[in-house]
Formats: sequence, C-alpha cells, structure tokens
Amino acid sequence: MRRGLEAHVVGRRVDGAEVRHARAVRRHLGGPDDFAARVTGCAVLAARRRGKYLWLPLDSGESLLAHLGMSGQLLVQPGSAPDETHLRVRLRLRAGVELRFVDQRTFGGLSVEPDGADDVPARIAHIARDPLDPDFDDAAFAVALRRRRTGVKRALLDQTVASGIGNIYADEALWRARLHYARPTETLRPAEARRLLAALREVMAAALRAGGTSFDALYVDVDGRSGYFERSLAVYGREGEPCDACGRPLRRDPFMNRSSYTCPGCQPRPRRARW
DNA sequence: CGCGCCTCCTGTGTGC
DNA sequence: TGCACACAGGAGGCGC
Repeated sequence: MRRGLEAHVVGRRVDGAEVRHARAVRRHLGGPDDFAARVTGCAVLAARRRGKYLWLPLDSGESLLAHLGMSGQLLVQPGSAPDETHLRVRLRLRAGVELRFVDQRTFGGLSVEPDGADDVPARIAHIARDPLDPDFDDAAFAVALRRRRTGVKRALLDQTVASGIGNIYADEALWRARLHYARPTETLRPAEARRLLAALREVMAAALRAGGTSFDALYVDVDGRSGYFERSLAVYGREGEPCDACGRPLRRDPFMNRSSYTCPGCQPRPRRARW
C-alpha cells in the first residue's frame, strides 16, 4: 500500500477533499470540516509507514495519517469511476484522479496530525518500530518481551513492543518458532526470543513479497489488486488440516474473542500457561 | 502502572 | 425460506 502511494500520490497536490462518513475521521480532533480544510491545497511529500500506520507528510508541516483497521482501502481511482459502496473520504489529486478511502467496517480512519520526534506523527509516538525496520533494536525487543507478564502472543499483538504484527502473522511466526501462544513471556530464553524474531521477519518479508494477505476483495493495494500470501499460510485458518512439519491436525482455540491456530505437536501448550 | 476485557462496525456463513 | 447468531479483528478506553 505504501509503495503504491509512493508511486501514485507523492508529488501531487490535494485540490479538494470530501468526507462522506464522519466516523472515518473520528480521530481528527477538529472534525470533518477541519480535516478537509487541512488537507486541501497541500502537496504530498512522501509516503511513510510504521507498523500498521501509514502517513503522508504534507508541505504544510502536518501529515495525513491513515490506519486501515480491518477492512480499509486506499484506492487511486479515476474520478469517473463510480463511488464504491463504502467510500468514506475522497481526495481530489488533480484533474481526473482521486485518492479514495474505502472502509466497510470503519475500524480504520484518517486524520491530519502534527509531527513529533523522529519524523513520526506525535499521535503514534507510542507505536514501536516493526521488525523489518533497519533501526529495530533486537536486544531491546528481547528485554521488553521478558519484562511483560503475559502470554507471548498477547505481547506480539501489543504494538508498543513491536509493530505490524496482527493475528495472522503472530500465529504464523509462533508456528515457525515452535512456540505456543500461551507461553509466559518471562520464561522465554534468549535463543527462543531470537528464533521468534527471525520467524517474524521471515513471515513479514514473505508477506510483503507476496503483496499481503488477501482473503477476499477487501484486501487490495491502491490499484485494487489482491496479495497472495494467504496461499503460503502454514496454520492460520487451517483447522483440522495436517501440519506441514509433522502431519498432525492443526487446532483452533478461542483467544481474545478471536482465534489462535497451532500445531499440537510442534507447539505443545506449556505447563505454566498465560493467555 | 500494567494487564486484560470491552466496544466499535458490517458483511458473510452457518445452523436451526 | 428466513431468522438469529457467530465470526472476522485493530486499538483505545477504562476497570481492577
């Protein structure tokens, strides 16, 4: 998504903005009209990402911050294209081209934010670097993990420990690292923390190469194209199917009002479990 | 202060 | 056939 914005949006000026659903800009403190006023007339200088947040630094000194939530899309569309059913915000870039925020479930949203330290909007200063970031601190990650008093998957989903990891990539990385999701973080040995970090990087890099994980038409890039990483999933969504490593049937457990997928052979539940 | 539960939202699939 | 409900889940707020 970020690469698509870099190719199609960076260097353009926003000629106009239309907020069609106020909830899509609920994190913008000034409200929908202020949002539209703050993006209109601004040129887009870059396309940046930290974890699951994307932002476009503007020549006004502020940034247009986006989170896609579960179902959000940023689409570059000709203005002549019919409005999508769940079109929430329309930005007119130049004659005939629009950047559209489309979001069925409206968990995502846009806002205009002042910058903070490290060229990151102050609003997301609490979001850690993601494991593919060149400045990610491996040793600090291991320390932060061990300091937590919770299960390892809960810690992975906490974006202040490391970012960019959601339910799918957590399950895939834990399987590769042969760790159960309920393993207490404080019992992780240094070698296990290193194995987990390496697995996270493998999964995230492979998913990026594949263009992301697209279960249906909701998960697309700015051109509306799906990724194909779901074909490479080892455990997620594969309840009852044989484990690629040992052949035992994969299991699904309820976890935090969602699901965790594990191999009972490769990832035995720890005697002391936290979840 | 830190952990963990709850809520927001809508479309799809399933079971009765 | 139609209704009810489970499920998908990121993240912030808040209770303990």
